[in-house]
Parts: sequence; C-alpha cells; structure tokens
Amino acid sequence: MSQVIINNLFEEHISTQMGFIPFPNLTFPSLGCNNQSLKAFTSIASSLTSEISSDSTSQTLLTTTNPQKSKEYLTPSIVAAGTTQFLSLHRSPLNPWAILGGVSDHYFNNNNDMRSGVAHDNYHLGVCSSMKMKKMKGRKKVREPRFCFKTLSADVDVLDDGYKWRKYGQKVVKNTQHPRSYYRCTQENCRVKKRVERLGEDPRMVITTYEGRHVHTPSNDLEESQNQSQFENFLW
DNA sequence: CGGTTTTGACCCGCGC
DNA sequence: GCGCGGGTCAAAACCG
Repeated sequence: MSQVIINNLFEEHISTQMGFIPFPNLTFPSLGCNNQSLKAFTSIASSLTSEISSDSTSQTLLTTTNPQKSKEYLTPSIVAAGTTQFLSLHRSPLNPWAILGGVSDHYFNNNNDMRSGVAHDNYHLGVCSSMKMKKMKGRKKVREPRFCFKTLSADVDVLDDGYKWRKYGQKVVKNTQHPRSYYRCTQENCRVKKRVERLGEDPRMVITTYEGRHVHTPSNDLEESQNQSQFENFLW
C-alpha cells in the first residue's frame, strides 16, 4: 500500500492548460468543476492508476470535502485498506452533474441550504482506484489498473472523457434493477475498457469504472490536439 | 453503407 | 462436478 502521488509536472500542465489545479497536493482547496475539468479529470484517472500500478492494493477516493460525510460513501474494503484520501472539487453552476442530478443538497446534507440559495463546496464526484493481484492457475496475474468514480446525474450515464467508446455488452447485475454497460476504446490496439452502472440504492449515482491504459491520447477533441504533445507524457 | 448498439449465447472463475 | 454470476462475443438490428 502506498499513497497516491500526483506528478507535479502533470499538475502543472493541467493547471496551465486547463486553468485549474486538479489535485492540489491532495488537500482541500476548492477548484472549479466544469466540463473541461471533468474531462481532464478522467485523464487524471489514468495517471492515478499508473502511479499505483506497483501496488497490490491501493485505493483512493475523491469525494465530498467533508471527510465525515465522505465516510458514508466509502465501501468497507476502502475503509479497511486505510489508504483513503480525500480530495475535492468545488461545486459550481458549471458542474453539469451536480445540476442535472439536482440532488447534491439532499445527498450530502439534510438541510435546505441549497434551496435557500446558499452555496456549498462539498458536493460532487467520488473517485476510487484499485489494483488487485489475481491468482490464475497457480500463477499470479496482474489485473489491469482500474479506476472508478461516482457522479451524481439523473440522466447522464456516459461522460465525455475525450476518448471514443464502443459498447460491447450490457448485463443485469444481481440485486440491482439497473443494467451495467460495457464499453471498449475504439482506438485500434487500445484495450481499455470501461463499465457504467447506476447504484441500485440510489439511481442518481453513476459509477464509471476504467480498466487498462490507453496507448494514445484522447482523439475526439480538436481544441486539445494542439497541446497533445505536451500531454503525451501524462496520458495513455 | 459503415459504425454502433442490442441481446442472447457462450465462457470462465469461484464457491459449495 | 455443478451451478451461479459476471464478463465477452457476435449476429442482427439500428442509425446517421
């Protein structure tokens, strides 16, 4: 187990290119959360998994700024692992998931502050990443790096993360009324997969899981293409 | 017409 | 060994 370390250069580049600091030393300073930052966010996901790729078990959670509240949304395994770290994203009117869901006030607080127009900074996304060693036929097999995060959204399932995906399956998982969708990166030779599902206990919560490493940069974003060379060191 | 989604079948690991 | 459940395949349907 180890701490997740965010590459300073990566942070600097994201900060320069996107105009915000995604993970300011894993502490709680506020930051904007809009479409752009969310896109960068999912790229960071890949970086996170690469950082922890040597671990047999490592998990990180990005969630509310209030650690007490956050704990309610941690799985027992994450809590037990003891590697949880709290990061934050500022809730803002530009955060489409917070708005579309329209549930942040209820979800993280049981008061009426949101309805009365008082701004909060402790709503938004949750992130966890994990690696597991899997035994196969006597030998140890390393599972592809995985990264998952939760978003609050009433009607957006698949986030635009800058990559192109093709759906290859859908499955009803036990004890949930919502199907899980399976996607694969359409880039040739890139075996990255992602799963998208809604939480049974709260269908407003969407869980996106990435598995594997991209062997290329995001392809469907023209405005980013001019900066790709600078990102190549950090994106898969 | 080519790429994507749908959907039932198939595969495989795991627990009993 | 068997059944269950999750993940993947692939043919058909769909769509721009």
